[in-house]
Amino acid sequence: MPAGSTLSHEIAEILRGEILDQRYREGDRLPSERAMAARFNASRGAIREAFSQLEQLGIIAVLPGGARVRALNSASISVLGPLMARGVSPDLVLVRQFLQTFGSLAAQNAREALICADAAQMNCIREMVVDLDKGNAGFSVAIPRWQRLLEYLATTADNLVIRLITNDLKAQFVAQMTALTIQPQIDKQSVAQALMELRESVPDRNGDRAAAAITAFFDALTESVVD
Amino acid sequence: MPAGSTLSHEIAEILRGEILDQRYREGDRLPSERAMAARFNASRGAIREAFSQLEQLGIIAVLPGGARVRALNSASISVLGPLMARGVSPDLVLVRQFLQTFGSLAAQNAREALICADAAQMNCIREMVVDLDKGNAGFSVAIPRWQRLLEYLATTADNLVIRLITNDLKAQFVAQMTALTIQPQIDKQSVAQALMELRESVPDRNGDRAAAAITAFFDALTESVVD
DNA sequence: TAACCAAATTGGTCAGACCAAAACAAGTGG
DNA sequence: CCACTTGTTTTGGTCTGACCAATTTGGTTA
Repeated sequence: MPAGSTLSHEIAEILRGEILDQRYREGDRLPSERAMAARFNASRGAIREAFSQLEQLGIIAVLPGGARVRALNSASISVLGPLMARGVSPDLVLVRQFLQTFGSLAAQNAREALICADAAQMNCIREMVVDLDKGNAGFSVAIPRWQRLLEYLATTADNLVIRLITNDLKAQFVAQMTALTIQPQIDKQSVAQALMELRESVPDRNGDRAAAAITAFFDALTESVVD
Repeated sequence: MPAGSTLSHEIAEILRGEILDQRYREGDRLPSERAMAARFNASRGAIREAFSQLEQLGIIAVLPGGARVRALNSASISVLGPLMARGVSPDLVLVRQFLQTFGSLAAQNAREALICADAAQMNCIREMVVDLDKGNAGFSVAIPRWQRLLEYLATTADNLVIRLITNDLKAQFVAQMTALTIQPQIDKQSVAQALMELRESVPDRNGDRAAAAITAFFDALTESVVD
């Protein structure tokens, strides 16, 4: 039985897994709340709360007459984590899509950041980019630096839409990252190339070029992880 | 009282509005479930279901001892719609962020679509792009064509992560679009330029260039809407 | 002032009940 | 044999009232 702080969360977790595993087909009617209550040895209230969570996830629609399974395409981002965790190892296709999407949003953050940053922020960005180049550091050192830079760009751009999306993405992804124990062999040449572009684009406030550099970095990262 | 199919949804809607309106500050404890039940003349069960929805929205954390208001930054995308609808007219800053983000994701779709499309799909894309250029059509005719193209690119790219995100974004945005009654005066020159880039990039399967073209289109669209 | 302890409060769950709407089954008419 | 109507059953939505464990709170003591 999956861990979870409360009964209703545990039940929701189990049912979510079963639905994502296609144990119920799209459009199917779920067993009634009363039947579920009997199955889980719980009260109908607990089941209702679990159903409420699944409804918010967008994977079921609960309406008078019965709860029905919705299409995966109409679900919320929050199903991505469980979806990736279905198999023994994260789905590589999904991981690739994940990284690419994340990269696009990070690139957009960079574009906007270079447009709206004030002098102090520009200085800060420049420093962080220079730092990235230092010491020819390994994967475990470079990644946190990139994370800091991306986070700072996000703060500077201050795009709430992207912020909310990446919140959800991170929440879904980091939980699965531990399953990826591999040490990605990242293409250092591509990264160096992207870094150079980034370094040159910052002083010019060339948002488009910086975005392209970020995209290139994520392309390299994606290729290294998916192998 | 806001419309809503069920009592708990109505209550959740009201409380969501109050929280987004900062009637409760971040970290504050919400009134207890029993107090809420008294206020809304409802049972505790209904309140609990409403709280459960707000928790899934990421705007409150309900834990033993009381429910607390969370930071907006940690919320889910689904708050964007209500957030934009707070004032009499949609927040222009938010609309701009919205369009820019949507554009980034569409651009990423285009990039991936041009990589993985088969011959038939490539043909289809090429046709749609050519169609876009036809007839020098007005805003009301051109937009649906763009939508069809973007949708087809999304289908071709088949990126579930982006699909789920744009689902949420659309669900939040289209509800507010009706409030934007203005007929945007789009910069035809920029659009024509973007269109040309797109037309040229498709035969070469130049994903990066196509993405740039899509981005340029959304830049023009954003500027026209925000005025 | 600080640490500590007991009472009040809070969320989590359960049980049983009622209602209106939807689903279902059976019977009816074509 | 099919289509339609009817009546029964099931289902979700809500309410009441209760119990437990954990937290919060406030007063007391060192």
